[in-house]
Amino acid sequence: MDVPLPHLDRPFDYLVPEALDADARPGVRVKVRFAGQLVDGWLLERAESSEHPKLAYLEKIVSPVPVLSPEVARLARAVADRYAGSLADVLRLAVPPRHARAEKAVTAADAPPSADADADAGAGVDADARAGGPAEVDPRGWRDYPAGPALLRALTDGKPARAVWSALPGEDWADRYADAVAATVAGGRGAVVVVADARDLDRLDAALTAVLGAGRHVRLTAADGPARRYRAFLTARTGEVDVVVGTRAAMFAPVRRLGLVAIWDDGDDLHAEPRAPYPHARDVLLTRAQLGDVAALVGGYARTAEAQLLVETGWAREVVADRAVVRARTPAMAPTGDDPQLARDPGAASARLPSLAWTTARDALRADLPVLVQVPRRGYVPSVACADCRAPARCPHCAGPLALPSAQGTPACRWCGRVAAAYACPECGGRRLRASVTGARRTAEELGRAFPGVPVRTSGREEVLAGVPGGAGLVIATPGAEPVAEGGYGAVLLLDSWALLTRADLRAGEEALRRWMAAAALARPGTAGGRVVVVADGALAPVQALLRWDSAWFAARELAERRELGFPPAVRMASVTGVAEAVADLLAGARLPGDAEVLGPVPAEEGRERMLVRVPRSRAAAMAEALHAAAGQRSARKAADPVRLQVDPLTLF
DNA sequence: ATAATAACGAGA
DNA sequence: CTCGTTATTATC
Repeated sequence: MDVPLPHLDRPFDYLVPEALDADARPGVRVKVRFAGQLVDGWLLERAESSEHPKLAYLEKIVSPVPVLSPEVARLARAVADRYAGSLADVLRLAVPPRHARAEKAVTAADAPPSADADADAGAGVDADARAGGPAEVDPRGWRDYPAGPALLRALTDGKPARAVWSALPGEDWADRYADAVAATVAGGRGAVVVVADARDLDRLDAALTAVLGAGRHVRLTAADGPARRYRAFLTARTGEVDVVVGTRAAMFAPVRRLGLVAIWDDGDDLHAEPRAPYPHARDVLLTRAQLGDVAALVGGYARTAEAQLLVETGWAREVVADRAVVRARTPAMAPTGDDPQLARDPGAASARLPSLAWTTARDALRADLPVLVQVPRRGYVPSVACADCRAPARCPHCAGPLALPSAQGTPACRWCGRVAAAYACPECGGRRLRASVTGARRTAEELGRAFPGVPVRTSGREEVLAGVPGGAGLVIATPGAEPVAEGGYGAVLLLDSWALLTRADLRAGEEALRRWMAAAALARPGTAGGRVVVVADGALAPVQALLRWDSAWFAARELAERRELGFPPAVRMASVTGVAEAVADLLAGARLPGDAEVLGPVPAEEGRERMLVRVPRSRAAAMAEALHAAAGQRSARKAADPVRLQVDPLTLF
C-alpha cells in the first residue's frame, strides 16, 4: 500500500477480477480501494487463498510492466527494516515515478520481460563458465595490488568476493571499476555501481564505454530528468542491459543476474539519501550483496571507519598496494605551519601563502606544470579567527560565530547580530582578526597577483571543471571539484586545512583526510616531480595519514576511538527528532532492547529536540523494530506532532 | 477519511 | 437492562 503511515506497513489481500488476471503479476503497480478511497499500491505476490474474511477487488492495474523485481522487493523490505522505515517509503526511492511515454517507447521496442529477467541473483552462470570458464579479463592496473587479479578472477567466476579497496595516488579509479565490471560481465553476471556526483559518473561512464563498448550499460541518475531516468530504469528492468551505473538513485536498480555491487568514495556525504528512511548507498549495496550472494567492492582513496569495520569483522578483504609501490607512486608531501608573516618572499606575503607553499607552486610553474590549490569553501571571508592564536572569534554575548560583513568592516555576530567593535581574544588577548577561511574567489585573485602572467582557473559549486591541460597554470578548487590535470599536477597546495579539522563533527578528521587525498591523488608521483604541501600541523593524525598515504591506519585508529566512545559504526544509533512531547511519547511507547541507552535531549532546529538511542550492533534490528512499532502506535492513534526517525544519522551533534 | 466496534452513561 | 451516544481502532 503506497501510504507512508507506519501502522499500515504490511501487505493487504485483494481479489483479482477475471479481466485483470493476466496482467496481475507480482511487481506491477495497482490501484485499490482502501478505507473508502483509491490508493496506489504494489502487487507483491499472488496467492490461492486468504485468511481475511471479506476481500475487496483490485480496482485497476496501472501498468502491466512488473517494475518491482522480486530481488528489489526483498531488498526494499530489508532496507526498511534496517532503517526503522516503511516499505512504501523505500519503494518510492527504489522505483522511479512512472513516465508513460518513456514506458511506451521501451516496451514497444522489446518483448515484455521474460521470466529470465527475474532470475535470482547468483542463480546461474553462463554455460561457458561451467565448461572450462570464460576468458579471463586483463587485470591491467589491478596488478598493482597483490589481491587485485584474484579479485577479478573471482568476479568472472561468479564468486561473492567482497573487497575494500584503497586506491593508489594517481590511480584511474574509473578504469579499475570498469575492469571489475568487465570481469563480472565476462562471467555472465550484471553489476550496479554507485558514485557520488555527476562528474564521477561521467568519468565512469566513459571508462565503461571504452572497456565494454557502447550499449552494454546504462546510466541512472535523477539529474537526467524523469523521462530519461525512467527509461534507463526500464532498460535495466527488462534485462536489455545488465550493468547500471549512477548516483545514489541507482542503488536499487534492478539488474538481471546481479553479480557485483560497487561504490566509489563511500565517505562522500552525497551517498546518504535525504528522504525517509534516509538509507546510505553503501549500506543498501552491502545489504544487496548479503541477500543475494553478490560480490561487493567498496573503494576510495581514503577509507571510512565503516569500510574498516567490514575489514576488521572479516566481512570483506582489503585490497591494498604494497608499501614500496605506495612510496613510489606518492607525490613528495610536506606539512607547513600556517604563518604568512614568516614568508621572506614578497610574492608569498601578498598571496597570504606560507613560504613553502609559495616556493613549491613557483617551482612547479617554472617547470611548466599545473598547480592545484584546494580551499575549503567558496565565498568571501565566511568567518573570522584571532590573527595571533587562530582561536575562532566568538561573540562575547552569546558565543556565536563572528563574521566580517566586508573586507574592511567591523565584525558582527552571526547569531545575535551584535557588533563586536573592540574584540579581544579570550585565549591570548590578541586584538587583530583575520579571515579564517578565505574563499576560492579571493584566493584566486590573490594568487593571480602573486604569479603574474599565469592562467588562473577556478572550479567550484557554480562551475565544476572536469579536466585542465598539462602546462603551467593555477587551478583553485573547492573540495570535490578538483579537475584532473593532464599528466598530473606538479604541485598541490592544501590551504586553510585547520578549518576542515576544527569542524565540530564526529567525522571531521576522516572528512579532512578524504578531501586531501582526493586532491593529492591528482599530483604526479614524487619521482616525476609531484609535490603536495598541506598547511597543517604535521603531528595531527589525519596529516600523518596523508603524508604516509595510509588511510587504512587512520581508519583503524578512528574505528578504535569510536569503539571507545561508543559511536557509530562501532555501535548502532538512532535519532528521534520532533517537539519535546512527541519525542518523549514515542520513546515511552518503544519497547527498546534492555541494553539500549537513551541520550539527550539536545536542541534541534526551531523548537524541536533530538534524542539518541544507542545499542550494540547485535541489537540493531531489535532497536529499529521497536522504534518502527512505536511510530506505528503513534500514527494509529493519529498523534498530531510528527517525529522523525533516523537510523545511523549522518551527523550526531 | 470512515465505518466498525467497543465503551459508557442516562433513563426505564 | 437497554438504547443512544461517544471514544477507539482498523482499514483487505
